[in-house]
Amino acid sequence: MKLQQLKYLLAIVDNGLNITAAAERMYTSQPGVSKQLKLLEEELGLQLFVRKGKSLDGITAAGHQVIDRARVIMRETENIRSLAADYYQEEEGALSIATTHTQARYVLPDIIAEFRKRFPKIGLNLHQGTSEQIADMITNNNIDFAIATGSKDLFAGLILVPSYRWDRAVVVPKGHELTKLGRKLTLQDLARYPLVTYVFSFGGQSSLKRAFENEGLEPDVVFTARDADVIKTYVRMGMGVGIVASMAADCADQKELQVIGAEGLFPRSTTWIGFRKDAVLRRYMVEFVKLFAPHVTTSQLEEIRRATTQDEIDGLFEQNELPVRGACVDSIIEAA
Amino acid sequence: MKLQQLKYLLAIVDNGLNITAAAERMYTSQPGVSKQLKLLEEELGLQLFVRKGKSLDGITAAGHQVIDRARVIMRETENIRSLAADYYQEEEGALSIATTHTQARYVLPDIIAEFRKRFPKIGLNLHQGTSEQIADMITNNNIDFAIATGSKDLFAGLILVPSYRWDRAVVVPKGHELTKLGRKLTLQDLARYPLVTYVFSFGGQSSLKRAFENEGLEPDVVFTARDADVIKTYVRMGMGVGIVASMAADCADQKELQVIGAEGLFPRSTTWIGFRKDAVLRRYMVEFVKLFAPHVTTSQLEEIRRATTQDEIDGLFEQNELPVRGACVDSIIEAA
DNA sequence: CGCGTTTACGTCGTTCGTAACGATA
DNA sequence: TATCGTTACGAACGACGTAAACGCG
Repeated sequence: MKLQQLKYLLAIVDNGLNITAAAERMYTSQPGVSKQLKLLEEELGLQLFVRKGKSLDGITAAGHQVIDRARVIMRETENIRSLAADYYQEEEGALSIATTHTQARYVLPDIIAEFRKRFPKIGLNLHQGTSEQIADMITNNNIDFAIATGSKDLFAGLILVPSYRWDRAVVVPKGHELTKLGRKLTLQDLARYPLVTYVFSFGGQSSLKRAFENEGLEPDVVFTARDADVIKTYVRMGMGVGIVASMAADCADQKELQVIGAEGLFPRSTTWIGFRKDAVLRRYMVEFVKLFAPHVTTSQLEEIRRATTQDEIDGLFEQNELPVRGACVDSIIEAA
Repeated sequence: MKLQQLKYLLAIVDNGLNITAAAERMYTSQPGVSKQLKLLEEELGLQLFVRKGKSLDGITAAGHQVIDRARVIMRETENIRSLAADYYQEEEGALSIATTHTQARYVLPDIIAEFRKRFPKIGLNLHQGTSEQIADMITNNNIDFAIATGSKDLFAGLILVPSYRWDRAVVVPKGHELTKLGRKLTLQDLARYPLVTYVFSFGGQSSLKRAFENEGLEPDVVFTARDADVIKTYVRMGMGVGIVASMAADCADQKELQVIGAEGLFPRSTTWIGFRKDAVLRRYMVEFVKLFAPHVTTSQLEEIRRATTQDEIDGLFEQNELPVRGACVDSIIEAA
């Protein structure tokens, strides 16, 4: 058994059981990959793939087990290389982050700008997706960090560092009736208008629906989208009242939109940054965590890494110690 | 990075940083090992060992980290080989067990006899040691199962399957005063005699001392040994009253010794069989667990493997469902 | 006939073992 | 001088790439 054979095996799996594609991805010849797979199967004495003629048509039960183990092995070799690199190439490397649109568009820009200033030679890869896709990416691809909100159960096996909390904000076209209430917004107010908000697959988002239900209200959601930019576009078109994460309520929107704070109407959400428990964090990665969650101290991070359960980690942070990110303050219409 | 380089690296570590010894253990030439180590260090760009002249004199901080990762990798390659072997060589393989003297001498013989009957081609390796040594063996050497009593904290990272419970038995020379009590034995009775028992490092053994203390008694322990055979030998010599695990009270001892049951005097101990959470269990290994802990069903074993915490596993077994192993019944002097 | 895999074969790099050398106590 | 590690070198092996054949849709 050779590391390369395992690497090729995973490449084949990750390229839809297409050996040719796998070979290209590995920058090598197709017969080479084919042969190594054959050698591996011969050495182990079992078929890893189901053949259909000459093509690979599926993965055998044994194959799945071997593949899982091979992934662990390749991850550990990566870890060894990482920690080696950390000893002599402090400033070089790459950082791959998987996250949702809201983070990528509204939260990360400032943080990444600062990060680039400190580590100009580190390559950055930003991957976007739903919570499910993010969970998939961090287990199968080489992603260093996942950043998401709620849905902790999707990310078992990761260490999740609670980073900040946020409320929803209500976005309306300039001069909308709701801006003239003269009192604090209520759910009843919102229920009277057609609503535009996130699709529910998004993390703790069903908590929005539940908030209405708790008051016996049936919200009239006319449109859902995955990201706040789309939502705001439709709000501008007068399609309805938008409910977005408050970070997405940008000062730049002020020309056409107005933002009404919605603190207290919906439960506060907590966004965390997560990484694999068995991953080696290079120094610049630790720095990134600290940029994203500045309230975390070095000693806390060490405690976190020693922790065995997620509850233990959450226990390290008083909920109300976490910073709260708000909307662009200029644009908020406060309660009377 | 090659698997062989990592294998050699571990061999060097496991042979006291002696490359020559490592090479012999690997059935290869010494220069080969030396060279592969050098290549590995060059590729990683760091020193894994502290040199003193040409000799290896210690492990660097980076080295420790690499070694830990390398162990994971080698374990996973073993796992792949194991599960491959399980698919085509059901009947061949080896089983390594690390356990204490009591298990090896009094409990395992019957089980191993039965196991050999079913799997005559499986090689058996029985390793003996203290709890600490067993914990060490199962993390560093290639041990499949640990069998021990109490001391669960030493074995974090293992899955421990509670297997049976047992009480202590009191062993005295034939005709000893204690055999003529005509009533149930008490701790007060025992405290009046010099005692011979296990050294306290042995698992939950300090519970013995505590049992006396709870009644305000100071036991007069004149002699401690690691195994019951030694203890019984000294009891035969008249050195004192022996307290041993009831399994160790053998019918064969009846010529010179008498056994007095001591149920209720000391807390019951639970013996478990443990294996690495990340290990692949070959079919014969699963059968071994079932022989050792017959109350465990196949579906329970699957649940156990899915469990994430030891408490979860313990919850699967009602304490009083576990079988209790007793002394040789013929030899027990019951209470009047 | 195109797509994808396997077979065949020549080349090149790597590993391994032997032998000689170097350093250390 | 015995022990342990490194260097040197030739032989064997293994991986890789090109070219060609095969099987399938």
